[in-house]
Amino acid sequence: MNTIYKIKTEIKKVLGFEVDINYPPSSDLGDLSLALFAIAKSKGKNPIELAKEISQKINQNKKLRPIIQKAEAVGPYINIFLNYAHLSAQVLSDIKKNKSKYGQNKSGKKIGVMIEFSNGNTHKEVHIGHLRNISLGDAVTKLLSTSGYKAIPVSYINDFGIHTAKTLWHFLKNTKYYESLSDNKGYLLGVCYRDAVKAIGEDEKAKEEVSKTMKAIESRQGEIYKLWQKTRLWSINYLKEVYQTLDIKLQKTFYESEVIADGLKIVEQLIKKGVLVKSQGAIIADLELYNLGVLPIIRSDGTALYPVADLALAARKFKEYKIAESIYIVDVRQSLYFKQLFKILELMGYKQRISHLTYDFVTLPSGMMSSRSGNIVTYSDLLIEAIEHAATETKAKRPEWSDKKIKQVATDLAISTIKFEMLKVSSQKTITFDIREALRFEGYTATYLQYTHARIMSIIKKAGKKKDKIDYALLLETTEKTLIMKLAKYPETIIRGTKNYDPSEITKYLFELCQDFNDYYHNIPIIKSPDKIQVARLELAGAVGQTIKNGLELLGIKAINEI
RNA sequence: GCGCCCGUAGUUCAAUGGAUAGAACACCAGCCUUCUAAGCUGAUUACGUAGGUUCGAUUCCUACCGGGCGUACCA
Repeated sequence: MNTIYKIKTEIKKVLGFEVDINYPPSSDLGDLSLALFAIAKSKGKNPIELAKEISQKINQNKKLRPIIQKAEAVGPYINIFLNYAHLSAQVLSDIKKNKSKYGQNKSGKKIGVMIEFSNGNTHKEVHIGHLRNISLGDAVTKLLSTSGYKAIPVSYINDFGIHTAKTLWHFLKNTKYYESLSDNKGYLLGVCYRDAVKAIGEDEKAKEEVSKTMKAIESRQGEIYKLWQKTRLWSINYLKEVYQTLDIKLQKTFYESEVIADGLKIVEQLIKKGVLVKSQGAIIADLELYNLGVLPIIRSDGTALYPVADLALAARKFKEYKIAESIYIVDVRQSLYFKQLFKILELMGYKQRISHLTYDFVTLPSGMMSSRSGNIVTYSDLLIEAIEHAATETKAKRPEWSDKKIKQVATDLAISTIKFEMLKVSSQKTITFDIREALRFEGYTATYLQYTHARIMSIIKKAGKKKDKIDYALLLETTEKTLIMKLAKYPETIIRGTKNYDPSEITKYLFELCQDFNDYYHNIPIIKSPDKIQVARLELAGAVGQTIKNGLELLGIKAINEI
């Protein structure tokens, strides 16, 4: 149930015309507002006169009386004050009844949507750029699910590209060194890849050797292929570890090595159909006609390029899953590539909705990340630093806690922080990742939300169970009304976030909700208030706690009960 | 050259075409014998430039300036 939506619908029914009902810039002005410029124009009336007329109509309507206190004409605007006894009862009982389901809606009608994200590589490092992708993909999946879509999260791992040959070429030369580096074999392959890129540089002989290594892998037999198989599993297990730590669930992982053969068959068919052509020794898609330039598919030496696998992958998705929509979450630098790929899929006859959800990349204060220059912050390094930092802070604040408890809370805080930092910025913006800035624990951070949640849990625990009947009409303080209105807006925040595939709507909402609660907390006593009021206030606090928890869940963050 | 994205406070970011452009950080000054001070309260400072559309533009359009990215054998 969406209380605000219901109220807006009731008002519109009385008005008899369609109009956007918004919120006034300040709550002193009212709870809802209508701007009448457009309506007045279409009716040939003065908006100020019309505002007076309509506000009277609202005030005199008997049906609206239980939900609306009054409507006020202010210039060309109408400001509506809601009846809080009604609003509080509706919203708070809704939360109490639905708990973790509060805020959900069914607008998705169980439509199947596949979301591809976390397109990592084997034989390579996992860095903070991947973390933005993974956090975004997971949150978008959860947003779609909560809005009633059948969201299918999948990932596509490139285990068969030239990078695998680079890593293996270097690994073969320094096997003992790399095996001694760390117990984590997936991690050490990442280090090895970076070293390999540096070692190869512009060295022609090295490039030739890498090329030979690649051919050996592609032959799918012999010692190098066996090593590829073995090391591939190291990376895959490492990725599984990452997903487990970050609590990311994927329904399916596709691998390039498993689709490439099908891709080559598709390419052959497309050449026959004339969709792909030979040019300068290579096979290309000439998309100049659509203003999309040229996309190379097969190199002039006959080896496959990335689109070959992507074509086969798309075909498999549509064949094996019942989906109406397929979303690729890949950074903005590949926009043109995806436009080209989607055009080819369209020419192949696919009618499903296919879209590329872009986000800007993550850079460092020292500049763009690159394996070549070694300017890179890896997942493992960041996580270790984040946990250490969180543990130090927690230990300072809670000296009486056991090491085990500190470790647990620090890990949860570290992961919350990393995800939240990646999600709170609009996806169109580059994130300049400053590790000290990101690991901050004050202000607009995950820790602020977690702290507020833990504070609420602590109050509820301390208060104990109450038997009195709840009277929502006792919540009369201004700060209480602000909180109730905020809670009421949660369902439409989800709808907006889903529509725009934008988790930052949720981060922003949760931060504001917590600010409102902390303001309340500092001004109004909960446990020390008279019995009947205390019951209502505890109910309100509980509802805020539940909503924070639900919102964090959408962001892929586990709410912490005690920090 | 062409295409896409971004230019808002010292910094990092907000603002479905609507009322007084909001936060956070940093800085300074306060608030714990009282529900978790990882919190709260208070003060300073901003829409890149020039036009256009509109009753109304930070938001839409055009040009320019500044930054980033992409643009046939990387992914």
